[in-house]
Amino acid sequence: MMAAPLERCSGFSMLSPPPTEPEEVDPWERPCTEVLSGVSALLKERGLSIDLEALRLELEGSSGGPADLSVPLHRVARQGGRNPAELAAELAGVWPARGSTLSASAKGAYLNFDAEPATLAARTLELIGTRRERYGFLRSTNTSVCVEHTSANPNGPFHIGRVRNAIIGDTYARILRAAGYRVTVHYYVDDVGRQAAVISWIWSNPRAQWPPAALATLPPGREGPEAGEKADHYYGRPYPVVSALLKEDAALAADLGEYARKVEEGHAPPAHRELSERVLAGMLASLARLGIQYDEFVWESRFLADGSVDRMIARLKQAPHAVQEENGAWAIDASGYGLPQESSRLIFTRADGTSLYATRDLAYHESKFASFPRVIDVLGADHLLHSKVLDALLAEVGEPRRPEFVFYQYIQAPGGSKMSTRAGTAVYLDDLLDEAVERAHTEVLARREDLDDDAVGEIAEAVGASAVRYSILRVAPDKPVQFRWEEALSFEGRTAPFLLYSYARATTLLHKADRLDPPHPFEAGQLTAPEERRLLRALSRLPGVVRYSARTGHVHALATYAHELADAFHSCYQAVPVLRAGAERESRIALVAATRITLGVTLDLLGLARLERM
RNA sequence: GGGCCCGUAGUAUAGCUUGGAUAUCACAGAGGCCUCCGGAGCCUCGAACCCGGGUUCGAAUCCCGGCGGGCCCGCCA
Repeated sequence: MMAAPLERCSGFSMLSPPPTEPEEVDPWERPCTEVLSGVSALLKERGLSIDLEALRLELEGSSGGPADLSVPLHRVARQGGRNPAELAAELAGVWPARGSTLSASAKGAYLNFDAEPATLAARTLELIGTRRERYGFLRSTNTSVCVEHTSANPNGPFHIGRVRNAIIGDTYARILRAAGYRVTVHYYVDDVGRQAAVISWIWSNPRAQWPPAALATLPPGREGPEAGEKADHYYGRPYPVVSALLKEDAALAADLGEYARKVEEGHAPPAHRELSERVLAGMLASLARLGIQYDEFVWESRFLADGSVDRMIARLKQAPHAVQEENGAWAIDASGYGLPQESSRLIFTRADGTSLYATRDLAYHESKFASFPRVIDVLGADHLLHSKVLDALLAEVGEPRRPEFVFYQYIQAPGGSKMSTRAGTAVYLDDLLDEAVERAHTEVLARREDLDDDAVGEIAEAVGASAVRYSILRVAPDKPVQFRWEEALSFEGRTAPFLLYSYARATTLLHKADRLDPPHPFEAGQLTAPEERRLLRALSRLPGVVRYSARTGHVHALATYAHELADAFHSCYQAVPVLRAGAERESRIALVAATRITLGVTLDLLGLARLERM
């Protein structure tokens, strides 16, 4: 259900690289161009034609196979009445050796191409040496994109079900930047409407008037948060109980409705915004531990204050399918938009004339389109219908553009049930982080007796936070997952600490060689061990993975890649001596230095820590 | 009831958008590696595409129908 973002990122541009930025960004760019033009020419000579775009995608995706690049010939051969295997053999036989950096071979119906080991090594290490911290970054697209993510209501602390949004969104923003976009990250702060009013409404009432059940959520005899207690936790305490009571108690609900109406009309007491900000600050502090930050906080009330919601309502009333209900509410008859029957009437003003979430969100999106050609929203699966409603409303007001959506499924509580504060099944981000950092602390102490407390604490924080982030990132967003403590807190295998360890290992090795800063002299022909070749191939793939990840929104592809890279490094490290090597020493140091850069960039893109030691 | 998403070894996961070679990786299990630059590591082995149809030379991948799980169907957000 991932809506494929439009394909506007820079592809290989194999046939005509953009003249503005001629520099090479991907070691596979030229080999792919060579195969693409060479194979299509050979086929043409034989009266056969191949879909170049399909072949391009085939080549980009073929890096995981047994050959560096491979072209399946089943279809072309059949269409030309040829035997695929014979055709493959024939083409491999005539593949121009002169000037080609690739050797061709036939395996069944596949025409395979392999880079000479020395060529691959030279190309990859030289490119990494040139690009340095920009390796993995693609050419600029000169396109601005707005990524909205998290946007959780400021009504209590994050549980890990909600934080999947922030982690995916933040990572996608990083990847899009690497893919050449100018990215602005928005957090839409919902300070209008009934849900948003609950917290400030209850806290604005004297405690003596609180419903007993709400009062019971507070620690007795305390007037405010204790030292060390975060505002989101303290002020969020009554929220679940109060929101439940509102569903049962009509008088309470009416009271809140009146309060919410004042908020919408701009007459909110100062405490309303103040409380929202305090709770939000608590939430953001937790996200900051995960390395998540925002360029802009867009408060929903802004669109009421500046009149854009009113203007939007006026436009909607003029829309082709606008209708007024008997009680005065206005709606769009959206029967033609393919929405489920029940929701085909989209209310955009209540009977009392106040706006709804969808209406305000529409105004927000129009403001985004005024500044950004591309708009991306990261949304939970529960917002799928809302995204369709938004699309329909945009169409109704004549807006031709649409946001792109990245959806993710919720994380379920350990038992498999829904993560719910009220049911007590929620796992809080802060608790998870604290637990992870504590575990990391123990691990560091067990390994490093030489470090002082500050260093140990710093490393533990980085390891713990990275572990949490990666445990969520590594799974495809559209998979529903069940939270498991053992997995989130695991430090070996497919985890962040494994990645951080690789980076630290490479770093200390280079320190010992006194060669931390590349480029290093190397002779590509010396890097021929199978493990070295595997590592080189892994290194060479980063730009392609960034491109794929940016194009599809599959941020977990980068997480998978990171593990493959680290894995290749560990194998190589184990198999091939570096410092003790003879003639190959400098070349191997260059390989390790390139690995350190590539791993470092990958860790940055995933929002994981780079540790020099751990 | 209707719509959407997910279903891959004991557990967890990649591959699905673009059909193609022996289906990825980890944990757990069995066995091995400290003469070696960091053992949070490395090497070896066993084990999987929910079921049934269809399209195709070829289906984990596309289509249809089941089954199981999740989400949604509000003048909430």
